[in-house]
Amino acid sequence: MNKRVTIADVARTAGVSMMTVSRVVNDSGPVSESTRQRVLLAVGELGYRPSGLARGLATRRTATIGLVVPDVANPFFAGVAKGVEQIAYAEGYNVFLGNTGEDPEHELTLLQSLEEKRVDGLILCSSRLPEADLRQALQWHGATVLVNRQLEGFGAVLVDDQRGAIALVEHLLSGGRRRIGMLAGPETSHSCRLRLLGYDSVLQEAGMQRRQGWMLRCAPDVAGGRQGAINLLQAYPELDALLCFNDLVAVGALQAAAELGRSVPDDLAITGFDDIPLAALMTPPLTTCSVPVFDLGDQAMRLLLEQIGGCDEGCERIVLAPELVIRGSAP
Amino acid sequence: MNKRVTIADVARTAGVSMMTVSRVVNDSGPVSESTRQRVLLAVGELGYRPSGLARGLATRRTATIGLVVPDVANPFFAGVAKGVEQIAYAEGYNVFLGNTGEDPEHELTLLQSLEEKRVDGLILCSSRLPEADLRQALQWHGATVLVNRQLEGFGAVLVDDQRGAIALVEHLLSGGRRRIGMLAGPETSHSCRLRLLGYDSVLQEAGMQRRQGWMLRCAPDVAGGRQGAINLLQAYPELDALLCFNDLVAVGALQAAAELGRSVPDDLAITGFDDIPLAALMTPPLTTCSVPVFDLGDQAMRLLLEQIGGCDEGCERIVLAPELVIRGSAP
DNA sequence: CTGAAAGCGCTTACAG
DNA sequence: CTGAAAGCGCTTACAG
Repeated sequence: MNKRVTIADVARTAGVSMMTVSRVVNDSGPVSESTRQRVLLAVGELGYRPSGLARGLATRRTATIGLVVPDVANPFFAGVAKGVEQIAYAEGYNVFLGNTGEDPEHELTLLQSLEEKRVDGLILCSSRLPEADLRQALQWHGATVLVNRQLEGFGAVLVDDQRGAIALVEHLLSGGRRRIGMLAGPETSHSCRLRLLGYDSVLQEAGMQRRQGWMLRCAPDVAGGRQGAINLLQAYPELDALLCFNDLVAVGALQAAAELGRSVPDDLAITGFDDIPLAALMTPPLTTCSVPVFDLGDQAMRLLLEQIGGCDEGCERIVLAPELVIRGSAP
Repeated sequence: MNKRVTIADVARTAGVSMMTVSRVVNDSGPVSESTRQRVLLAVGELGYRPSGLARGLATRRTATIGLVVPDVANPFFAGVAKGVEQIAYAEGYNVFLGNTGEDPEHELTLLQSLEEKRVDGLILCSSRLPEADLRQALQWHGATVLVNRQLEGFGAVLVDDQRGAIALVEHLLSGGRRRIGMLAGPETSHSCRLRLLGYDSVLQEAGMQRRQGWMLRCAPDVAGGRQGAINLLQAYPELDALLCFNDLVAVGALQAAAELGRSVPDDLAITGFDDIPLAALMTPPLTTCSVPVFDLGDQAMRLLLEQIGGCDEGCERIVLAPELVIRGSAP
């Protein structure tokens, strides 16, 4: 590989100063048309490509943001990533993707490495960090938008998880279900806490005791859901409905139900959360709560851009309302 | 936001030179234990975090790679991304994710911006660029690994697409299907070209003419597959099997079949490609070709690391064999 | 409209 | 074991 061509090379062959080259490349400051042409010619000839590193060092802006998610293989986060990337691209930003694999330590390390890369902003989805750790990690960063998690002082794009869970449970009750179990997600999940709250509140309001063992946690993916459902249903065969943490878990529960010979929805109702594309395609299709994933990413990126731009409104909280979607798994 | 602490600040408070701070931070070169402790203390006290920009400028290595895919929302690419990210993380690299949305221009711009960011390496998945453009874009970059596409002189991790398609079509023939249509992907897809080749070769060998209209292209996602299948099946109701470009398209075809009142597999067999998690969960479950997506990403990243490390073997081609997975949609 | 100087925050040789 | 100087490739004030 040849030596890289630098701004000095361009300046030399165009017979101008580096300053002038910089001016035409960035379109900053006035340059006479003839000079501009000469510089542009040299740029093309040499195949000059400015170094983002050097530029970033000088300007303190890198045109780079970080996006951290627990699991890209979950269509929910893939959707968010797609939304973020699209706006980022349109605005000239590159995005670092970090996948924590649900591991808080991994998350922490990622946050630190992104800060060392001097990202202009950070979008952190469904952080699994305890509040103290989260706060500390975020203080390294400048502009930050949280998704699916709130923390005082930080901009966030949220889904009203509690309301979603309430709608789901009320729907199950109105369908005559009385023994509703819950396959919850990780304890570290903020969304999960809120959904549990919703679940409990409806049961309490209906004057129904929540039986101790009816709530079980599992890994928030299909395999976790399947295993969780098997355990829960074997221990409590009397359950007539399963409120699942998300659609992936619900899909696993659907599998488990089939394996255990429980018929859905007659014998057992199952609900998910998120309404990932997969949800509508199951047999039976999943009753769930629809969350506009693409918008989540889109809005998060816009909010972040406002913050980066120095706008104070960048710290607002945007709450998207989830929408009950009734399908065959819990009609 | 306070002024950032720099290596000079650390040096000052520790009472040593910047050089010494650099030595302990990077664990390069000898430093006396007592000095090391003093520096470490200052680092902790000030919360010093070295600038990757400055370091990158000086060392010409950024510990950063680029990953470019057509669509992260496709579980296939999400799986690849997960594989890449995992190895990258373990090796101390951050990864830029670029989503082209199947748009070649977007892809080109992305490739250029990644080069400006001075990534140490690039993993390009299923490039939709014509060979000439691709070559030119890649010459900007150093280490490069292609996934799902080959180009002389470049390392690649591939799936034997042709063989996969052959296995699928032979399976359909052995199941008694004689009028096999194909829902192909974008013309820009290298994989698609190879799968088409496989499809044609089997038909030819079986002495069957491939009817002109039986091949139709569609967007490589669920919506595209649904629409494509509707168009194809309405024009050629005599088709008794549909070889789909990938699982997403096959899922769309499954929907279309239901809408058109065609029963799968009795009246119409449908096959996919990739074996994304979704495939096994459909009703009927999808017959498809299994591609180890996570391994694709994993291997690509390992190959890239070899190249970055200067190993000449980094240019080898790894070909993964797809595996026929027979399920209900084409038993 | 154009340029010379200093600086962004590190590391690479070179000395000692 | 430790440090002073120069350089990585840009841009930001300041002059002219």
